[in-house]
Amino acid sequence: MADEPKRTSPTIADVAELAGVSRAVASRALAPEPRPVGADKRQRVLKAAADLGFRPNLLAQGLMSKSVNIVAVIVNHIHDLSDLDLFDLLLDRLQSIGKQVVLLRVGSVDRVDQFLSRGIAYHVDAALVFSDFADAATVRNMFRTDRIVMMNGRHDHLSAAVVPDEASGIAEAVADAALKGVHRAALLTGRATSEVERIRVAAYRRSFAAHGIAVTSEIQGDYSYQSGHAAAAALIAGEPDAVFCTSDAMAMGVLDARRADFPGNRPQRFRLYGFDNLSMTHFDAYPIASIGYDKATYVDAMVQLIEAADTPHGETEPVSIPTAFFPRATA
Amino acid sequence: MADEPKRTSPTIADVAELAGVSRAVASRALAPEPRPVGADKRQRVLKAAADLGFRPNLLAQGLMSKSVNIVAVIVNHIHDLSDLDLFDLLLDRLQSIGKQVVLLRVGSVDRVDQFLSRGIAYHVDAALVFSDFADAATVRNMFRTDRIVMMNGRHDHLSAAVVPDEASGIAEAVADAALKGVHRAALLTGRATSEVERIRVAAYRRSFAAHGIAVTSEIQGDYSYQSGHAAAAALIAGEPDAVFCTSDAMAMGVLDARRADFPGNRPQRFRLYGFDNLSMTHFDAYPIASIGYDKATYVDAMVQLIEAADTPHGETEPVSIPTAFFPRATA
DNA sequence: CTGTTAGCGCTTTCAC
DNA sequence: GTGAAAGCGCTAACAG
Repeated sequence: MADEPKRTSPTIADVAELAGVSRAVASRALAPEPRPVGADKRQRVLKAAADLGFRPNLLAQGLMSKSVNIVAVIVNHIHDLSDLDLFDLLLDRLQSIGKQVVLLRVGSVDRVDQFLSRGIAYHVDAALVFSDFADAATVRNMFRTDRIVMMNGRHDHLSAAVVPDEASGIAEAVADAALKGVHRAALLTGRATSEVERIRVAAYRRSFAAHGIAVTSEIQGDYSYQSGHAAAAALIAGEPDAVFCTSDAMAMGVLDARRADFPGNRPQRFRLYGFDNLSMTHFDAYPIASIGYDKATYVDAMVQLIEAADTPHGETEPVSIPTAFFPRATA
Repeated sequence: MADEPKRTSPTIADVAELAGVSRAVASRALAPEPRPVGADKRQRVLKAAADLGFRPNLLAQGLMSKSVNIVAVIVNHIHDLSDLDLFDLLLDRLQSIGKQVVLLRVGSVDRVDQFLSRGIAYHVDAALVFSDFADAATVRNMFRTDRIVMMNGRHDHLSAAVVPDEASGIAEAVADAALKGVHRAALLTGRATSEVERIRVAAYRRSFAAHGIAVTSEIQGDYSYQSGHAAAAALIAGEPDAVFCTSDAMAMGVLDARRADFPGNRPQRFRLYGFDNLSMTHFDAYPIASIGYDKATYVDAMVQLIEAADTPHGETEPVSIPTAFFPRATA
């Protein structure tokens, strides 16, 4: 692997010259889809390109086609445990369809515009929005593309969206609890600012009501282990038969704070239900019954929406991903 | 937030026309650094740009400047627990210096070239290499830029590099063990293919030798919880006084597999030392003594290298990040 | 099928 | 300080 001095890369003009054809022919021969070129010249061009180590300049290409091969993935942050299971998979899938990924960490809408103006992210082919910082209309104005896929629950009729059908999994979990004789439940929630969380909490309340389960207390955390740990005492103060948490990380915190109540990981004073179905619930220390969906299904839905040809406005129905209850020792 | 039909964006020519100046003047007025423009015209241009909602086309800009505001971050994958603590911070820092990040998930060198050719990643200003898929020379050939920062240990004299000085933290940990009377140790390692891991393991061996600690067994895992869990029995077969793992996740697996040996999280049959200083070692269930470095220091070093003006070849000394031992209950 | 010409949107000489 | 013109590397249009 010799380290040659990095000269300016050969252009298509160099290739054309070496092959003894015009730039247009070279361009056509090098195009991904077949274009009318004489077989002999095509070979000469291909060889010349290979010999020169020609790399098309995608900035120039993009200038014409108005499309770079990039999708933006917009997140609040990537430090939740549940993110690990998701983004690695997403990255893999996007790359496998030939897209490169610009990861944008966007907490608030302030300055985002200015930030985007300074980068090619503005020119992405599509944007996947996980961050709850903005609604679909705002996001559309931030990018040149209209191909927006919303995962934050703030979609509208113009934007594609993928939304886990959390209600079904939550119903299953609560039904499991009811079946086991749970009459009183405490609920630990996440940030109220998130639309997804709002819907999630509403689903719990509905399911509790459906089974005649009384809510002894509802406390707000922030999805983190620490917030679960801190809320544990208050949660069980009302002596619930079960504690439901809207994230596994919070459930882990609750479990640790009340380990004495789970001798041998069997619930004694109350049952514990998490959410996310983290891979860590397979760790011996945290056998937390959880609710989750198949990550591959979730990711595939997004990828499919990105690949889909532009759909006429109006026919964008949110794609729903089924969730299920995963029983484990704490339940 | 009205959803106007997305027309073709205004160009600098539109701005110039509206301001009643030439394109050249408009360009200069809009440049980030001050350029010679009459104060009055500058104001007119700025106003026109604002009125039109002008966004410079960064593809065109990049075509000229041969530089887009992007850095590539190349990883093997992002599903190790230790990745969470790192990449969120890295993303934040890079964005705060105005860079956008394209995240490349690259396991092997096969097809990478072809993949890069189809994306503007080839044109990045800098590349941060965490993945151990390639050495510095190979990476330099993959991108147009020479500004490569290697974190995978496979750097050479031409590439910048940031390397944790793991030996010092490892020495501290082993010294701690020796002080506590450890004479026999088992070692659980990661993939042998990684240069970083090779050096890490060598450091453990040296420290063991320095303290006269015998190695009862050395087993290879893959950094994962599962591999630690699986290796636990074999690790303690030789009745070591301590088990050292080159990742906290593996140590967590060992701990879970042998929880009976840690009543109340106090080591009984053997002490347990991890590596990475994961934030999860603050969870009650996994109070694992660990070795780690300050992530902010680590990330800042990379960012600084990216921002630094091109340094003449030859004076690229790897930046060393100090590591330290973090005692916890399992030790 | 092939070559010529004309741009994509921007910056940059280089005269004035 | 300002504008005309050239050109970054590529592809599309249009004659041949």
